[in-house]
Amino acid sequence: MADINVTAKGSGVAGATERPASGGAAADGPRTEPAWDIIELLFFAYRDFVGDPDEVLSKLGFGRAHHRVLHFVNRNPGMKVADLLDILNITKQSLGRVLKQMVDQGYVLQKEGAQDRRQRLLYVTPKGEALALKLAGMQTARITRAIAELGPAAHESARRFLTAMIDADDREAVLRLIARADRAAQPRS
Amino acid sequence: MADINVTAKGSGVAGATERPASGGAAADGPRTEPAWDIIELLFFAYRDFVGDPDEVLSKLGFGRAHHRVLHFVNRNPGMKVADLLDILNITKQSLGRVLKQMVDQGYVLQKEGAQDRRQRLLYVTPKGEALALKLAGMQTARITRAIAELGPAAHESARRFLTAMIDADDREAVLRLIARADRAAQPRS
DNA sequence: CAAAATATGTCAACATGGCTGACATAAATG
DNA sequence: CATTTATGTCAGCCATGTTGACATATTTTG
Repeated sequence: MADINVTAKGSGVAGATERPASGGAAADGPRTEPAWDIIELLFFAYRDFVGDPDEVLSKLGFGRAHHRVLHFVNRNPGMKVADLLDILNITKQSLGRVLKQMVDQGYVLQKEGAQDRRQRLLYVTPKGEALALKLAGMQTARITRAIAELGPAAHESARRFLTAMIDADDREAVLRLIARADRAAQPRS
Repeated sequence: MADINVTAKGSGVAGATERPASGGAAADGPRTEPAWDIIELLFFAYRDFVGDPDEVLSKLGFGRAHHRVLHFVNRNPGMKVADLLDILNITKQSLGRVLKQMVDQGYVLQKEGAQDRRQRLLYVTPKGEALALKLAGMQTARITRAIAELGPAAHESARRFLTAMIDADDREAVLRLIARADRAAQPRS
């Protein structure tokens, strides 16, 4: 995707690759030297990570927003609209637009809650599940390839790194979400 | 950021957490079982990773697009507009809008190329550098905190994982970009 | 040199997916 | 019964992506 080939006029002076923390006092500015490598790698890795699904989705007239909805509904069948809003962190109006399209086109369906009939519990249809799995498959292929290159320990270390990058407050909830979804989803065959 | 607390009606049946690769034949569908954990952790980690800068930027009337421009110009002073377009992978019209604002507001400046006078080489102003470093500082704080939790080896393993997640074609170019920028940028004090 | 290619900018129109504010409805809850 | 809750919806705004067409200056090439 695109040739990256910058011709910046580097002051060829080189040398100071190791610049271990500035000598400044304690204030609110940046304390340590920026972790440019991780910052940029994360940018490019994420760009490619979502790039594969994006292509497929755009052929269906969908965008990344649809992907997120489909993903989480597939992973958490029967979830409430409010739950989805919390996860995606968008307004109900934004969600509504996207959700309506996916319902209309038969990827997602809504069932009235049994206990609380105000709720519209969300489920993917078989068609929706197929798409969700296709997209997840593309991302998994990338992940699997990466881990294969690095050795099996890479999975665990990636998992831990990514977890540690999440806001401490949310971390627990995210892990619970993942664990619960693992249990709940796909009562297959 | 938001309470995540899904009340999906999991078929409490649990058990099959280890579902090692589907038994299907060889087709074009998803081969291995989706790596749900990494997929979702990456989603949440990236969300928080860009969240801190987003807050600061929005107070300045800027968005994520401005951040990307500022970041790469700061890291690659003197880069050509075309280079930036290649990295960001957007159209010149999209870039133009954002770039114009940053130039007008004194974060970025453009100089005519010395050899090729058609080029408008991009530089951050001191004001631009300050903002770039502030944003990078926030992201670095998160990264540093994460790595501190995991031990020093985490930096290298994160770097390798993220690199492996990048499209193989681009990987070399990205690494070169990072390495060159490390050399070129900030001829400080 | 004249013609073509290149680097950049710009105008206009459009799509997506965020946002706010206001309001509607149905159901649960005190 | 009054209130709160869960959800939906209308209307409009903003940011940031897109395409297509075209302009301008400069370099490169036949």
